[in-house]
Amino acid sequence: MPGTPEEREESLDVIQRELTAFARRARAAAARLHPELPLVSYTLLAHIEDQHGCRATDLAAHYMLDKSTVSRQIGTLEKLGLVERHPDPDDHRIQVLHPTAAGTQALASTQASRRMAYQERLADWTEEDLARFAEYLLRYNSAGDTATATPQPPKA
Amino acid sequence: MPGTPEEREESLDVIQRELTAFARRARAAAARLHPELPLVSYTLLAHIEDQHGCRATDLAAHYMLDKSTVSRQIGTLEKLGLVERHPDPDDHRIQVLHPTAAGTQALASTQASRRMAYQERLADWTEEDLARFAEYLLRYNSAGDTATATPQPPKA
DNA sequence: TTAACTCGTTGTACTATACAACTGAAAATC
DNA sequence: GATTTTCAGTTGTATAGTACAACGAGTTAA
Repeated sequence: MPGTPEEREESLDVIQRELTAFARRARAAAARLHPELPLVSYTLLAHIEDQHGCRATDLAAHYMLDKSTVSRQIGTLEKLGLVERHPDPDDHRIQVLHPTAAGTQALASTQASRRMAYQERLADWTEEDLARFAEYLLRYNSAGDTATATPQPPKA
Repeated sequence: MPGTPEEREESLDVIQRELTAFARRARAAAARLHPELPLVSYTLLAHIEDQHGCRATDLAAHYMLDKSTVSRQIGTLEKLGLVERHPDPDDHRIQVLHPTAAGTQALASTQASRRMAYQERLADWTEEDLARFAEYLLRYNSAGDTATATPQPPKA
């Protein structure tokens, strides 16, 4: 059904506008959802777990952050007892990061409350729509990886 | 095809993860896209134009920001000569905000570069997928409006 | 005419961030 | 094998963005 260039433009504008609006609200929403765990740290911690351990540099690349930023975030997480650093025996420059037990647990509980919020918000979506939306987001984000950021091994 | 609760869960998790990843990258991406216009200010300016003038309070509600934050952002925009404040004749508490000519122009040029970036990024999507993605985002965001933020007249 | 509320500003503090300069370790080059 | 280059991470410094609290001025309700 769709096909004219105008419709394409229109869709692009909507996508741009809505993604921006989402991004702008995300911080506040996240702060409400889990005030206990510093927002950014949470994200990094999640990625560390997702990867079953990774380096600070990987985090920086994945989230387009400066290494100094990551360094400080990791420092915070460590102070909170949520991550551990294990020096790589083969390369002493590298610190392999892992969630501690407390980190894993904090993540789980946060994840649970997030999941609930999303469930509620998307309650009246059909499975088909959810699946498609998820697929679109994956596609959108992975396009960004190759286009703008440091090349990155496909996320798992 | 989809239908099991497990698939639904899975989709929700993907949506959650990918939206979060997007939000975390958005700042950096926006900074690259238009370093000249302070990121947040840009967003507010865009909303002001979209609404054909609005109050600071409206902006705060729409983006879930504190009024002090908005106040300072508007101050910045004013210093840059991109917005004007017109006191409402009927209610002296209210300042109606409008983009200046320079503001409109800055917005247009920024919008153009953003549109280009999106075009490139989504170049290989079909019109149909774009339309559906746009629709999903709209639906997702509008759900958020009613669920989490101050009630808000449907955005235009 | 007070009291309560609304819109916006200012003081203060904190988080997240970048950039640049640096340290220590590994790899590459000679 | 010594020197240079590159890589991983930290620390100093500066800045944006944000919230919360206290306030000022205007409006509405008692």
